[in-house]
Amino acid sequence: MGRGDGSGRIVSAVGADDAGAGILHVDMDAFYASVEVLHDPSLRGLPLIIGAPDGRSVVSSASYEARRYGVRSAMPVSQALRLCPTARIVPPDFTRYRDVSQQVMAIFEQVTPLVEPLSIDEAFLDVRGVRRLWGSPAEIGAMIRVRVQEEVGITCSVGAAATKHVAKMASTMAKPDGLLVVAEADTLAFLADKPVRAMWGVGPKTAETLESRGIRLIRDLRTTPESALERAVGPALAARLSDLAVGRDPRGVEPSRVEKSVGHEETFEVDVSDAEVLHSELTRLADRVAVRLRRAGWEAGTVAIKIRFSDFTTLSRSQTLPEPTSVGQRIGEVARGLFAAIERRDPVRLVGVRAEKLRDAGGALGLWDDDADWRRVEDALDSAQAKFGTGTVTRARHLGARAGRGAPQHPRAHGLD
DNA sequence: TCTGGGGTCCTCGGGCAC
DNA sequence: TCTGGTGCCCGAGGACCC
Repeated sequence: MGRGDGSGRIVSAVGADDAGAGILHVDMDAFYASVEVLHDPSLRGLPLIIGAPDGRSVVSSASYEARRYGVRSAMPVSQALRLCPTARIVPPDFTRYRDVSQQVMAIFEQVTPLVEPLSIDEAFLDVRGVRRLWGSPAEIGAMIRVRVQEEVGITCSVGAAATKHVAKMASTMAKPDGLLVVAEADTLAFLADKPVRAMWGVGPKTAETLESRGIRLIRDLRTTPESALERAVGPALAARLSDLAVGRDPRGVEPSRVEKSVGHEETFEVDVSDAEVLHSELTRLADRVAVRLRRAGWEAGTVAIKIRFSDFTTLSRSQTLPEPTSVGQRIGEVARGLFAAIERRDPVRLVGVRAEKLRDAGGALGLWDDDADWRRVEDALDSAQAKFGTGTVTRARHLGARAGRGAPQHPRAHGLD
């Protein structure tokens, strides 16, 4: 696989066999770090860590210069700094990342209407129908890399294959700034000697389970009896892995995907035991969720909360509502009720509120409701701060200040959500 | 060493209806 | 009326992705 430090770059020749490789996976290289360099060219060539400089934050992205020191995404920032003490810490600016993401996605949509964004920095493209317009998949992949570089100013890596799974693996191997084409006829050979943990959907736990049974390479999956695989990872995952191992992946590129839930969660800078502080935080998160629901024209059928205690054990509780709602007060009421029913009273590290089972409420509501909700967010912060001082309840303000925005503003003012 | 935030999907167990 | 089997829904938790 492509090595995390960027030293494993691959670029397939333009004339490479690309028969049947009609699905492209395009992935931006070290996206957040690249966008920060675009914004401030003096950062070019420096080891960069994108993440909040607080004690409890983790690395959101790192430049390849930082990755050479062993810095990786999701690593605590404190640990990353020990590995690379000279790294520059840059707080993330999601508004900026969204803007650049839109420019890149616009290029993809000029190439083919069949674009499935997978996250802010990657997408699948089905290019089988645009061959006459733009050429073979390898040519289209090469063209996209040039256009993204010239028109946006960052680099990306492209995998081209017959299925989404293989295209995704190919782009990962090609990184950074590479292109890897796997012709349909080469799929089985391509997969055979790759480790199971390189598969999309196999994380550390599943990999450990498989490896403990001697299943280390994808070819090992092909010779493992289905019943043994089922016992190890359950029937659904067993069936999927068996298919993927022989290059079968029926998933098509789906341009329109519907969100199934929206939520917010926040980790306190210091663990909190005070029930009133926790209640005001649940209220604030519920209001943020409600604002998003109404702006999208949705109602929630279920409200869920997530509580993480100081020892990192995590509980979730949820409740289906008699009537779907997008009202912050109602969501907050349910969230606080769910929290009250939890008996454990250890210090809390994180709280979260999520709206699930979304349904269309018949159009987004107007400015008045958003403003009323946001005023309630402000009021809750003010009253909590008056009561408890400038502790954890002011975290929203810290976040705003860290991102260079000062005190909290109306969501629309800085593109929040 | 000490673990973010926003999501999706799957499994498992309990309750309930038939 | 009671019991067991089956299927479905719901809630909780885990794994995974970026």
